[in-house]
Amino acid sequence: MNQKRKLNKLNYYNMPELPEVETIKRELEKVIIGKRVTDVIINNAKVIREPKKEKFVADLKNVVIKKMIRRGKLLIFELSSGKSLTIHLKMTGQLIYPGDGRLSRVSFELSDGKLLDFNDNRLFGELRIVDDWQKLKFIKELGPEPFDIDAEKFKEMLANKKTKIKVLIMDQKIISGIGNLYANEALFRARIYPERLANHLSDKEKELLFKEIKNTLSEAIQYKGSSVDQYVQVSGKPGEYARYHKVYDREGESCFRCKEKIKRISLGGRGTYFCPSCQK
DNA sequence: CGGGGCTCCTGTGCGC
DNA sequence: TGCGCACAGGAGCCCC
Repeated sequence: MNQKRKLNKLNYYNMPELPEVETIKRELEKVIIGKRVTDVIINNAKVIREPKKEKFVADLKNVVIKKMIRRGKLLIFELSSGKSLTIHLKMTGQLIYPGDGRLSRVSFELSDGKLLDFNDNRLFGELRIVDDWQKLKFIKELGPEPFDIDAEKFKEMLANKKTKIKVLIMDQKIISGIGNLYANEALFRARIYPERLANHLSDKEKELLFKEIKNTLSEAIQYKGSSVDQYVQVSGKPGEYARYHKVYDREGESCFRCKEKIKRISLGGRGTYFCPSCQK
């Protein structure tokens, strides 16, 4: 059943997490920094969270994109006006350059005459223009990036948490950038069962998990992300990392380590994949 | 503090 | 063949 579903899939599925957003940032900054926004075409204003669409357009017209920054899964475009455009891709957001505007919710026309398309078929994405992105609630509450802390700090963060470990590492307020896919993969690699309570992990397990989170994320960045759902690179090409997934979306298939069948449970409403034999 | 459930939304894959 | 419906899921929010 799962096999069949995969075979029938014609498009690429999955939500952008840290590696996907980082890939988009690296590619996009090579081609849009220093360019001016000449026009903004809004095909669906739902994705514009602030300010109102007329002001959104006015705030962007004729400003230059100075710098791109990523914080967790959030992309930030610093503008010559001093304001910033922030984009959260959520589930199905895509940034395509050069775009053709056909599927876009919002297209930005740049001074080179080309379009930067924001596509998002589920309309969960969020575009904002803010005076100071550092004052955004999402940013202020965001936990540190896995690459910005050491194992000691990670252990400390888990110490008093009675939350299930998978739910905890997906909590952006605790640690930023990890979503469902990489949480599943990192736990498999660390051989930790996703429902274990964070404060019950041994120091060794915490250290291993921290290491595997960073390994998984950096490998995924190397391969330009995972295209299981709608994530694609800026060029429209899928990322290459999905072929290295060990558990995600592999329910009923054999574990690469022990041949046991991969199981799927639901944790916090999210599909959770693990090997019942290797993950304790 | 922790957990569960709902909301936003639409393509999809299923059952009938 | 086609209709209708459940499902997926990041993050915010509400309630127990």
